[in-house]
Amino acid sequence: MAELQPVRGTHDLLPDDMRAHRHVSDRARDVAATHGFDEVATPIFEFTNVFARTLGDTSDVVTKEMYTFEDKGGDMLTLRPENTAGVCRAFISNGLAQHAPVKFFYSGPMFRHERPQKGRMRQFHQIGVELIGAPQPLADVEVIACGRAILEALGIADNTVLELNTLGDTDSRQAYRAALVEYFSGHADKLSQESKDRLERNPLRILDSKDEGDRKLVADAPVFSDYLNPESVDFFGTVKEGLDALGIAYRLNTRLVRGLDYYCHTAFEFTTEMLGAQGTVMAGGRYDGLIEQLGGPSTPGVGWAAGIERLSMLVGEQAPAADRPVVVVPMGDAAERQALVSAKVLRDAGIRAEYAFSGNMKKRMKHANKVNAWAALILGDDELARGVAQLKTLDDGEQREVPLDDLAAACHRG
RNA sequence: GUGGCUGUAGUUCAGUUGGUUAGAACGCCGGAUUGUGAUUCCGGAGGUCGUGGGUUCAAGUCCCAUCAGCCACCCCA
Repeated sequence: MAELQPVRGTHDLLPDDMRAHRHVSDRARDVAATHGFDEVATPIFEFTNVFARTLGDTSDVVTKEMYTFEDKGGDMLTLRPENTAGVCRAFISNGLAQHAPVKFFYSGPMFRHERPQKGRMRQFHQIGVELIGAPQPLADVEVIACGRAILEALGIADNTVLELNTLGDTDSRQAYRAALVEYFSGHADKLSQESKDRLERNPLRILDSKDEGDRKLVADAPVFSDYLNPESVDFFGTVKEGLDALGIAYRLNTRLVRGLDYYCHTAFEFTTEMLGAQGTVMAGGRYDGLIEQLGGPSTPGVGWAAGIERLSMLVGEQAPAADRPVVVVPMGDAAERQALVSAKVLRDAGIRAEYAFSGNMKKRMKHANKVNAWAALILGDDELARGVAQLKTLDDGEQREVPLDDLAAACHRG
């Protein structure tokens, strides 16, 4: 294991990356707030059971992707692979049922032991929202609308498509699942090896297989809509009407399935063609059974999560650049002392200010240029004696005298 | 977990059929006389060629292993 190398699938966020991340999470937080979602933070690790009991023991996440370890007290802990389970655990732990419905926004790191590739890391970052305690289909609409508004605020909504499906309620899903298993079992010899495994673990997944032989079988497979009971059909209908009312376009995709067991009714994904194989940018759905499975009171929920790295890639160059500073350039001992004070005055006024304290004048100006300053504030003995400084704007090279006792006003850009 | 491609200065890359002191660009550092940057000119530093083995008189160039990156499958954000 090479030292001085980041752990596989992790990466450092240097200032440019960090700024892009902050841009995404800050905009998302603001937009979520306008939709009534308040930010929460839950621990990045939980007892392993929190995930094992909610994600389903056949899911890939639980069977092979969790970072699980035993702590010194002998407890089995897991670095969170996603945050819905953690937020629901917090909902139960804090007795929030009495405040339901609650609306939460979160942002933070997640961990999955997967093979890294484009848009997929072992430590990655997600933002997400959860609306817990609202059984109404309009809650689904609100959650989707919030997600869509965030994509719009980031300027990337046009690069994505909302795919929508319903998994029905428990009865519908189980009936359909049984029908699927019966159908595919009859053709098991023609299924790909992967789909044979899926037949055991998650038969709905076969519908989305990329294998050509599978696809032929899928073409004649039972259709979900035939198994949806009236309640489920009504629920989905209301969701679609809500989206229509908001002018949110969507594409129905009956093959859109969820790998995690707790989903029911609405399932949706905002996808893009611009990120290679990892096209899902924001994904979510309804999870009415989850909180009960965790041992809490039967409580419905709906939410989504989105990968900050993937969103950042879509945002690309549109992310804002760093603030350009004013660089204070003193020449002489007395000026250096004055420079400390002048920089503080600027900083107190909310202006980004730096010093150039080393080398001759030329070096200092060079430094100002290197840190992308928009102006240099030059302070020499002359100026000091007269209570002024030279403010040189670096883009046009123009220089003018400004009074030291009114620096902040003189150094505002514009 | 499976498969394909890749790994040479801080960065992006070049390195001919294996053959002497491994190159470029950009970046970095220094200089072109006095208190003015980014443009120009001159100079300099910086690489045990991912790592470990092997073949050979000789390996950055060939072979094996290992680590890492990229891409795809699986799955997902």
